[in-house]
Amino acid sequence: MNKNKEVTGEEPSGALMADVARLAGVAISTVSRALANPGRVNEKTRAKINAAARQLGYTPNAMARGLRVGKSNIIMIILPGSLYYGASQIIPQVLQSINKSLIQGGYNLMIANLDRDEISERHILDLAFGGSVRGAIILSSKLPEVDGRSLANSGLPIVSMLLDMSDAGLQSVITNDREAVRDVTAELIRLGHRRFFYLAGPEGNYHDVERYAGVLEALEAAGLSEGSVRRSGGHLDYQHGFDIGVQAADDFAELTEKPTAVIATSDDMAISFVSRIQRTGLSIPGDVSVVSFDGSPVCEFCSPPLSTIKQPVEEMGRAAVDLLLDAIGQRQNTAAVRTVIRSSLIPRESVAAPKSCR
Amino acid sequence: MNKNKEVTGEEPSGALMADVARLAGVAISTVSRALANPGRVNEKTRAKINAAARQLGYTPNAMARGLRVGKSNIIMIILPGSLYYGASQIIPQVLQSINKSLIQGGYNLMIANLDRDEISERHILDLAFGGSVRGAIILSSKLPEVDGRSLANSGLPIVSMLLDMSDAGLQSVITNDREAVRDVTAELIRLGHRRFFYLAGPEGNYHDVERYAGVLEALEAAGLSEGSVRRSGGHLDYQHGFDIGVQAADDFAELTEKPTAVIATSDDMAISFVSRIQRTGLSIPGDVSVVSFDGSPVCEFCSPPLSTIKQPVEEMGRAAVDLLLDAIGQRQNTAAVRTVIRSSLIPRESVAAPKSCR
DNA sequence: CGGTTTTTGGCAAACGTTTGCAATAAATCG
DNA sequence: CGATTTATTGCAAACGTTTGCCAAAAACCG
Repeated sequence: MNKNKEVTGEEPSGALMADVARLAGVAISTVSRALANPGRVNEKTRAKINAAARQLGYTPNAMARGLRVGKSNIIMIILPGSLYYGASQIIPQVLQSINKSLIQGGYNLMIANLDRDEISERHILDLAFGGSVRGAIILSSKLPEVDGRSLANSGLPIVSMLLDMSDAGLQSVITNDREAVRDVTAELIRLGHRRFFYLAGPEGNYHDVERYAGVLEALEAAGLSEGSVRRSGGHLDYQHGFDIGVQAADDFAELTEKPTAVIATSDDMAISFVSRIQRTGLSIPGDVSVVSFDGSPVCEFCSPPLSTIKQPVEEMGRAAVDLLLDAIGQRQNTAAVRTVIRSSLIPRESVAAPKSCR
Repeated sequence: MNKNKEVTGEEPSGALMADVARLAGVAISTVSRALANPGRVNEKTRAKINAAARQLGYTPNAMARGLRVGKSNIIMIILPGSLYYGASQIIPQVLQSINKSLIQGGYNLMIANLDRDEISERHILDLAFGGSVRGAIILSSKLPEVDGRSLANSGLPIVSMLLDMSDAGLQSVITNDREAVRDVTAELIRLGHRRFFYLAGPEGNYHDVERYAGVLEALEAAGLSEGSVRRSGGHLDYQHGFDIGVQAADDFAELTEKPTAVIATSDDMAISFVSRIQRTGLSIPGDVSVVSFDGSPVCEFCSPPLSTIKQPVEEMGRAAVDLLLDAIGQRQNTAAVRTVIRSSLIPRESVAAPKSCR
């Protein structure tokens, strides 16, 4: 220890590598090697050192290490905004899955932002350029960029999740939104539905584009015109799913020729939509079938239980971390590519054949 | 830059303080002072330095700074386990609120764990003793502790949230669970309810103890016996709220003399309970009134909309961060104390007077 | 204008690791 | 048994900041 500590004994801050070295009667560098490098030091001295370290309760200083080796073991996650939606747990689930994988790999997860205002952007870039983080997982289509600095040229390995950003040169782990919606729409058509109501996410959003495209593909395949589907919403973010559903119910009420099937692009929308629509005396699935996206557990306990397309968040998280860790490990960056993990429909009582077919 | 960079120009890693100093024609130390210390350097040189820094896109290296000053700007949050429950968003909301406050204070949030197994414990302690973090917010009653090291004597400022740990010497930010439940129970009694059904969290859990005590207090105050309430559950964690509710519905079905009011200790429990109970032909609130805890937004869209006690997560998060930052700022640790923030009931259609009173 | 205070800026030593290089000891070989 | 290799350890220089201390310059004062 350094002089003053001897005097006062004040600092409760842990033992240093130097202390371990002294106790074990070896040089500081030997301790370093013993603790990290396997095989580089004699087994007997290693044992001595380990004993000393344990005795002192030694914990290596992460910042000193990070500074020396020029890299941290922190991965940051860049969120599209809020952490939570109405009832859907997509983002928390992603976080959980990512964090689990990261910890196994010896990394730590840091939340970079919970907003996309300028102060957050700056914050993210400080993290990236300040050497604090080793890589990033991004859940947003907008790469942080403010006065000259952009995450794109930070040199950090970045993996995109949920959104396909392979165009921007990012490894992307996504689910087959379009296909999943196409299939479910096809199934609705098979049941006899001909008029659809689509609850949209924010206009232009990747998910919305993909999912709506899925609907259209199914219609086309069945020889139905694009006019068979009415869109509602499009101006609010997914975070406001409940509001979208409520608004959509109003829109729905005004339609003269009611659609018989509703495709909601998030469970939140479906939940509030159903709630409102039931209040007007319509029954699900008697009058209207409803299917939505996300696979929130709560859907099972709605009345009626809601059919929903479950996003494979768990697997996506794992895959994203794997890709990121690969990128960190290797020097060369592999060509940007999409990893697609399949969503799966959880069929429940909210969908049935339309009345006309029964 | 150092020699090799000149040659290859390879490293995309950012400019150093030395580079800024050179460009501005001053010493490194002046740059440091200009960027951090206000007033310690002439306004003109400061301007020059700022210009140089901006031009180079300079971002200070956080680890070097942290090493030198002996402290990081990272706060870790220790979770009780999973990040998400069924439909309740308590933990994500807490996270969001905390992170927001932290960022405003110039700190970063790191998720320390998503589990409480040994590897996670060790991980948490490594963070604490490795100088990586500056403080901790804990959402669990169990302080991490493994082979000799304990978070308790890490010297880190720690604030507990949701759980009262003032006994253990921790500043605690909590809500008035007991009082809130007492009040709502009293209100149910006032409406005429005399037989209650209580859906419990894990036996011995702080929240469960408090909330159940609240029920009993209200009963006693009304001169009702402890036998007026039946407990269900008690062996599962809040994370399995849906399962608890389902199980409770089974229990309920077997009761000969049905309670007329149900007090669930989480929204998840209430949601699945209601779903199942309705399936047996009972109506809410006709046959049974239901009130729960958490204030999940989704409750508004259940059928019927659920009365729920809203936890003031937002305020609690702010308060916790304030306390933590205070503790970091000051040298002396203030006496452990509880900060109580009031929950508030959101009354909805799931509670009414019992049939006998109408 | 000489002397005293106040600003301002530079030097160099930390902070706690890792790691290239060199030195020593031990082992192997011809 | 001397020479060469190999295993083990130590020395000291990094990593990029901050900051105590000192010197130079500027400002102020009588």
